[in-house]
Amino acid sequence: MRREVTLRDVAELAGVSSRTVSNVVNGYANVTERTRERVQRAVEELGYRPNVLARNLAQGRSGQIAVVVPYLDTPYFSELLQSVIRAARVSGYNVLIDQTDGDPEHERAFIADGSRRLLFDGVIFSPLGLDQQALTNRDRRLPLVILGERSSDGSFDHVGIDDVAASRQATEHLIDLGRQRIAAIGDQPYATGEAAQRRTRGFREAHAARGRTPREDLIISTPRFNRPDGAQAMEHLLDLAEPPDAVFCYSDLVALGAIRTLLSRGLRVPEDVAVVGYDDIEDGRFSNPTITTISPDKEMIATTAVERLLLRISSPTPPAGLELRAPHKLIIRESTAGRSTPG
Amino acid sequence: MRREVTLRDVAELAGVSSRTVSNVVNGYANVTERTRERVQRAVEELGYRPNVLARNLAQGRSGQIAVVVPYLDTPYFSELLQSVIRAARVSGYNVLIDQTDGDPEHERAFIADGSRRLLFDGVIFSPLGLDQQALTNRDRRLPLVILGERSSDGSFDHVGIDDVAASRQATEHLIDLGRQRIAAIGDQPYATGEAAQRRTRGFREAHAARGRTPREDLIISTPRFNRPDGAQAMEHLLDLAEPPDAVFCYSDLVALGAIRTLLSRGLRVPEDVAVVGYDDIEDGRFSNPTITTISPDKEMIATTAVERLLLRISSPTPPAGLELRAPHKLIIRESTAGRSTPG
DNA sequence: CTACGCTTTTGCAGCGCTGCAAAGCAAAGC
DNA sequence: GCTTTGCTTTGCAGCGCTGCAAAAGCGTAG
Repeated sequence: MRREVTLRDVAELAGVSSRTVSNVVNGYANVTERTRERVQRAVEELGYRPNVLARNLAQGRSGQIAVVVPYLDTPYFSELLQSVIRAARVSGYNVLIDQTDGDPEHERAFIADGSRRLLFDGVIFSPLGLDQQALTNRDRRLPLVILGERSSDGSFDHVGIDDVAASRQATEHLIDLGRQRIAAIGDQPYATGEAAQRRTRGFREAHAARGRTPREDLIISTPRFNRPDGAQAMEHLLDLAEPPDAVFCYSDLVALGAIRTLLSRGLRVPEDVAVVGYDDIEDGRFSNPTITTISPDKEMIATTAVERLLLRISSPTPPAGLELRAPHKLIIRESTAGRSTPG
Repeated sequence: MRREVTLRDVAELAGVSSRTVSNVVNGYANVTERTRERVQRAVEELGYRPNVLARNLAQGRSGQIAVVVPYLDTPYFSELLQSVIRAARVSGYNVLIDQTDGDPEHERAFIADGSRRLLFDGVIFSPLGLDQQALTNRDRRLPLVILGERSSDGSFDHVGIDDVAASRQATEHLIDLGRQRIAAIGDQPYATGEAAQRRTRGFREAHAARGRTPREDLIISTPRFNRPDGAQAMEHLLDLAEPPDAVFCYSDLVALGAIRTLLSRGLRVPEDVAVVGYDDIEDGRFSNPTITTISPDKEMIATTAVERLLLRISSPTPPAGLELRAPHKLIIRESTAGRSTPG
């Protein structure tokens, strides 16, 4: 395998200094048209390609940002990621993706271990079970933007929707439909379940706002927010003496799992049990029935996150950590409203 | 911001040469226990972290591999990616993900533009609309493994399932169910639609094998393999004078879209129309009805691809390009078999 | 006591690029 | 004609690490 073509090779052929070649290649100003052309020709003749590694080292930056998510195959994250990649690309950044499998240890390692720090100029992090302390003790030199449920300690930005309000809205929708026994699937009453707990809080607030008391036995915990979790939780609920007539699910996947159980038990959605989901993933727009859901503005979350991160990267003094709220809305579909055009 | 701690700083504090520190940090053999300890202490005291960029440059490798897929939010790809990331991580590789949006131009650029070459040691590429020529003209120095439908020209490996056989199997299943008018959704009768065309070939072969002739007007082309494509194609099929009583969909997403249309038109699946999908994504296991599908062994595809890529990376002389077939199977679910436990 | 062989440590060069500051040069001003 | 000004180009050092080969240390054999 022949040696790589370097700047110096090009410089020699073009009869200029290697620094000038660098200037041309990087499109710096103040290069004569004549010189530029000559260099260009040499570049093409030799098939020169800049060595990104060397450039990174010399510049002390990598032109990459990392996005860390728990699971890639969770539609919410993959949809979000897609938007992040697009937004980053516009600014000339590559995106390195890391999947933590929701393992708090892995998450902590990623934040704490600065050795990979130089591989990317900043990180967009969507933690699942990360404790606040790990965030606070991290290497502050790495620009960070957090997605999801977490409040900023001032050293990073946080982008998310108002989960409590959104959950309250979803629950109120069920109450206003006249449902009497409303269940919630997805609580996680332990340290790393902050996200879930906010949704439970909204669920409770909705009941309080309508002068109701939630039935505690209808609040079901699940280890994750996946289809099987929803399916299993629903099984449990249907086995109760007084099963629910409505369910607020903490993700659309949970809702899809729950609906699957309901239908296979011969129940009708929404006639027998109304279902609300969360995330507005594409599945929910094509499922049978389609799913009423909380729709966070993913596009805005992604672009805001990238924008703030790039600001942090380019800023010599770290900007104050901001709490950024993206908008959300309740989208009503068949799983609560029924089929509009009855087949 | 203070200067980074370097190997030399550690060396000075520990009273050894920087090369020795490097040896310790990298766990090289032949370091006295005494020396190792002294260095370790200095490392900890200064909070030294190796500079990955510098290491990469010195070693001429990056320890990263890239995976290029058309869409991240397509479950098939995100499920596959997840397996690839896991497999790569086991071997100490990071995964850089790039999304082409299925844009042939973007795909070509990725392959042709060697400038990013050094950012990663190899590429696993799942092309959509890439012509064979771009593959052949590429920079051969970059180790490459292709996923999906493509045949190797000997300069890279190709991992995929036997699409023709799988499609034939899916279609034969529908024929054997006694269906008379079997449609196919997802053909792409143009240069970049190789993948789709193999499925169409299998579809035809199945008919031939059973002494049937496929109805040409029931073979529907779609621009992509998404839910909306399936929904729309199904609309079209149902508007025909003689609509189909079975559909072979070229992806599970297409199947989900098609089923959505069927149900909202008041038709029953599978009683009125049986549906087979392709990919075995999780959605299809929880949808209503669940989807009969071709299940490629994604885990094996991922681990094989990573394994072959790492072999290419570490091999001084490029190994011959292999055609690697992963197994697949037909999984029969409700969309053709009906509900086993009628609700 | 010297020689030898083995393990451990070192010094140096250099990966390929860019930052910096100085040098070169042409046009403009006195 | 000589200096000033402003644009181009250059040379050099160095980013922080590792490969290489030589040097040093050390125990054992002759």
